[in-house]
Amino acid sequence: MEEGKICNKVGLIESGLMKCVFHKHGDEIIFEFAFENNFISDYYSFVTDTPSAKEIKCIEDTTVYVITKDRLNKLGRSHPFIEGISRQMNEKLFLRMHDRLKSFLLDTASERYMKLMSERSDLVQRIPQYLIASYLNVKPETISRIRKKNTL
Amino acid sequence: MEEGKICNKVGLIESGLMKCVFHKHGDEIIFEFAFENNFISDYYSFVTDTPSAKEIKCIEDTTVYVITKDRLNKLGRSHPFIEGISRQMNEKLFLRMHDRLKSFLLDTASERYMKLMSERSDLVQRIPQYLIASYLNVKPETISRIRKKNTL
DNA sequence: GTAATTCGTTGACCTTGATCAATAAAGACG
DNA sequence: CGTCTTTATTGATCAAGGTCAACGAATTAC
Repeated sequence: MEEGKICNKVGLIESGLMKCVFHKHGDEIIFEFAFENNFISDYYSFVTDTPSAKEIKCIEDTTVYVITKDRLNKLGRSHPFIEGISRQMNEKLFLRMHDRLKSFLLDTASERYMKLMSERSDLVQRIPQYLIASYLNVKPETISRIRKKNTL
Repeated sequence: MEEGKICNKVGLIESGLMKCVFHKHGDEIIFEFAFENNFISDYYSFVTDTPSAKEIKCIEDTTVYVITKDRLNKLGRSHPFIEGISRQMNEKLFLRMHDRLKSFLLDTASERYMKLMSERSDLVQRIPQYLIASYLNVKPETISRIRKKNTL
């Protein structure tokens, strides 16, 4: 998935690890990670039919099953339960965005890192620190310093 | 709506202006504003059935129509179109959270203020500056300085 | 009309995290 | 094994925005 195109697909990751990023002055800012059994898409662009501000790339070798919006809509007509899934999906995404926003509103860099450590240790294990830094919207040096402080 | 209680209602504002806030060390951090024809709720608590981390208060004298979750569910059974509204609502809230998060990930305080000025001038007109500051997660002094720089 | 609040502005100084540069580990690969 | 490349750590310095305090303007209360 490239920046600037309207995202008209959703992927389901069978194996591997992907990232979805914004660009800011040429740096990547991580919007989200996704791995096995996660959906991956620029759902914002998908829903609004506007050009994507994000790019989606692999971090590890990855196998993804992709379905287009068209195909999904057709499926929806013959299998009405898909509407329900879609509602749940919207809800889940809302909750996720909300949590992340809340963390930016209320927590310091250090608190965000600590929470990520305890709540998503799977991610922190698997993903290099400089990507974690980007996800928390801080520089890798800052993560390094936070770690130092909290192991003294 | 008080912090700590599970939010099991949604309000529709007929007239007036409300705010929904987090608390951080005794200060209010504005999560959102809502006015005429807007829904107001701690939808996060509503959906997850967990105690609210927010408080909802009036900024102006306000008239609100309130419906409980129970009542809404019952209505949903007799009027299936409500399921559709609920999906749209989730979607809209996702998009809103996304935009706000994106702004925190990519923009400076000054850029966030400028965007708010151009995109939500209705709010900026109507709401005292110190509340706008809180919504943008900066101090009132900072808004004051941003304004100064941009009128010189 | 004057006092008392409340909100916005300004200045001096401080803190958090960014930037830049150097170095150290840790993997990848011949 | 040693070399090359990528990631992590550390130090020195800088900038954005926060904090604290003073002052003004505007609104409300009496």
